[in-house]
Amino acid sequence: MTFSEENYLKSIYSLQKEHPKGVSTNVLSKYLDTKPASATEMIKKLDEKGLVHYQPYQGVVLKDSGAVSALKIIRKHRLWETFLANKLDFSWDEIHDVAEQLEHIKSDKLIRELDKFLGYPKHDPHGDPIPDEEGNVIKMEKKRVSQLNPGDIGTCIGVNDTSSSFLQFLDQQNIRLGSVIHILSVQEFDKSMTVRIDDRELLLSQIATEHIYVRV
Amino acid sequence: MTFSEENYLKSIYSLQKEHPKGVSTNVLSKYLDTKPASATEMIKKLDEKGLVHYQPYQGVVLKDSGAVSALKIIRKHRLWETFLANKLDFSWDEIHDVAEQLEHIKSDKLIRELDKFLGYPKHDPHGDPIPDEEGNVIKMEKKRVSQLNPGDIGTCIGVNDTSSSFLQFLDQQNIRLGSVIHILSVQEFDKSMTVRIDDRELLLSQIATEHIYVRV
DNA sequence: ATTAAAATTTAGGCAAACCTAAAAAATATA
DNA sequence: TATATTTTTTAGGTTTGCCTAAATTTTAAT
Repeated sequence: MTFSEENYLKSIYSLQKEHPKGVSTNVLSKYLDTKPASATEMIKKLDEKGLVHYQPYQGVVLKDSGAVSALKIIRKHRLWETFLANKLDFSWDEIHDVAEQLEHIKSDKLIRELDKFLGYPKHDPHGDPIPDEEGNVIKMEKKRVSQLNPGDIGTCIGVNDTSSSFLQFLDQQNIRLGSVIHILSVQEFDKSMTVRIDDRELLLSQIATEHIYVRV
Repeated sequence: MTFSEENYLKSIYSLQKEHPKGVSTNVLSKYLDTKPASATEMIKKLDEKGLVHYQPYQGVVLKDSGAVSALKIIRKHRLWETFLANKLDFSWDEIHDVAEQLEHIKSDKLIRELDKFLGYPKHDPHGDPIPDEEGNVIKMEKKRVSQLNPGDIGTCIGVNDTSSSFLQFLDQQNIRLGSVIHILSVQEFDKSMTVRIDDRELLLSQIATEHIYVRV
């Protein structure tokens, strides 16, 4: 499988959550920063290989084999992110781009050994679950900070927005995986929240509270 | 720089030791398992980019800028090999192919951090020196086992043949980096040698003794 | 010094993955 | 419902890196 095929499968997998009845050429090409015509071409190829189901003008849906392939790539991506963050001194916002390259390395043994070396982690540094070798994903009950009420306590398990500006903000504020967040109050007019993290009080905008996931 | 360009530069660098006045199209294409026509094409491109000096029918020589590029790739390759052998459970004969892929990952920070994580190693698992960030290589005085005489003692610092069959042989015989080799005797008729390694006596063929490097 | 053999280059093609522009289909609007 | 807009597909190009076959140059052998 080529790099490009892998990227398309992975993207379709991610976009399916938002587009369950079919990922359109437009959405897919925008996500991958290519043109619709290129997406059509690749989708046809993946369909011929039996990895996706494609009907002209109706978007694309992963078949089981395609989902398994996508999950293998996602597994690799998340294991590498874990390596970069836990073993090397990479910050949250730096790991994605490098993992994007590393996920395409072809070696089953490498991934098994990396998994072992990292201590069989269940989640990557963003809190997303790491699929096992068969492609099974453990779903976690997670809430956005914005869904909590004053008095509630949550443990940070991930984020929704992987833009480097947001991840840098989290780094600056010392908000990381495992950070315990106490909700102190909510502003009625703009839904911003005052929270306590590590004995520091800070104000989070509504946008921020919607992008931080916690286990309650 | 593309994967292919990187592979050509690295190959030219390696082959220059044996072909100091120019690496021929034939030698290069054989080494890379492509056809001479393909090599000519790539050499021309590298020449246009100012990385090599090429004169039709006269072979190719690296320019300084090309050598620096090649050494950067070799540095990455050897650091990854060290990672695979020292941190993950890869054996000598398994590391090359995976490192061949990993060496093309583009991230300066990754290589700096990896180097730090590995404790700034000076040599890779085959005993080859790891170039520093500027491309400087520490040369070691090394001899082939075949150049030693009965009574001599050498410490294994590397090998010449990276075929997996040979590396597997070394693994089976428990010959590894740092192994101390005592030369006991040499057979006149076939140049095979009886040696002692870790209190075990064994016979090495001439081919084997020519492919094992030692520091004396 | 010729001629034969080997190495190298040139010329013309192919597949992958992208592109633009035009045609066709689906959706939205009047 | 008819038309306008948007989305999607098709058709035809481009670049990279590979190929084969033919032409050229170099090297080796008579």
